[in-house]
Amino acid sequence: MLRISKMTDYAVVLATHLAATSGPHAARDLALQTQIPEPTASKVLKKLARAGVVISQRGAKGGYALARRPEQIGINEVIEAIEGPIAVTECSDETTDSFCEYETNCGVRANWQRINLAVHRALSEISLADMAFPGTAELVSIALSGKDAERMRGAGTPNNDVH
Amino acid sequence: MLRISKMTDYAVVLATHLAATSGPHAARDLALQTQIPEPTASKVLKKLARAGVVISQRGAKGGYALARRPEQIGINEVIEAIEGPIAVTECSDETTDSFCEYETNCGVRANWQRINLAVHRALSEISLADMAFPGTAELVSIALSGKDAERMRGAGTPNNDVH
DNA sequence: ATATATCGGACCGTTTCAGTCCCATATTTG
DNA sequence: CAAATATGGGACTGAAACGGTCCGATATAT
Repeated sequence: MLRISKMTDYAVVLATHLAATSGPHAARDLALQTQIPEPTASKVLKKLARAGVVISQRGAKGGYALARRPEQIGINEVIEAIEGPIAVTECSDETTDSFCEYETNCGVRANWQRINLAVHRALSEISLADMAFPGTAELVSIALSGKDAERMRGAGTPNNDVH
Repeated sequence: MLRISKMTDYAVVLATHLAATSGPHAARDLALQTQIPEPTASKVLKKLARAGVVISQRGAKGGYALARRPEQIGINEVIEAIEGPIAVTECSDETTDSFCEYETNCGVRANWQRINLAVHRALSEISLADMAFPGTAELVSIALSGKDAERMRGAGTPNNDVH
């Protein structure tokens, strides 16, 4: 079930990259830095912009930047920006209330909702700051709120212990 | 992302129905009772059997029954029986370690794993008994644990968790 | 005015999904 | 033994979604 589409993976990578570097970036730069094909990266960034995860600046010297601070953006926002609202079974689609005469089926449906809630919560508890700087989220993200983000990226995260 | 396929939905409905009724059921009966097209239901049941969620009896008077008691089967088993092991990004595929030169990408990957763990745990904490009898899981499932379900599970062995 | 860069959607090849069908195999029954 | 029943394992197909590309329109800085 938990099949992460490529597009969603790209979105997370791009958003994480934005969180790690700060400042406006053109789609082309981001594509190069993340090794994602340029048109595809552009498409993903558009969706992120429309969902309010990033803000965009058109025209010369334009580009993308995070809409909020990294620690205030949950991964669920990034994921839902690409895949749309978390969809369950099509029984939860209100338009077709066709064959819910069997109470077992609708008991099932109620539990699907519970499952989704749990998943949604798990995702929203992981911020872009966690993704960009695992382990030292607060410290680093505060540190790079200024201009020296690029040196930060070049030096790498000092102590990223993945578990 | 959390896109539940129709097949998986069927699997949950069928498994829940088995949990609610007990005893062996032919695929055709289950299909009728759950309003699922018969060939499709059969296909789903086969997968559930191969995954060890249900046990099957071939030949005349054959059919399907749960492999274990409803409260001992997690929803994650049913889901994974249909959709295969929980897949993340294809970066976790070991065969192609292509472009993980950028540490941000692999930081992302490590976090995907964390997300999946959370989801997996949330799913495994919901049993088929919860699905079949929400609120009164223990009582009811104990009440129907006897009967002809034992016959299918193997007449002589009193407490087999075979799969 | 011109260069830059996003916005919006069209387009297309490939893959996956949902569903059906067939034959082999196993088991019960007469 | 033979016939009837019911699952096992795939093959097959039409429809939909996915991944990726491209183009014209629009907005902005120089």
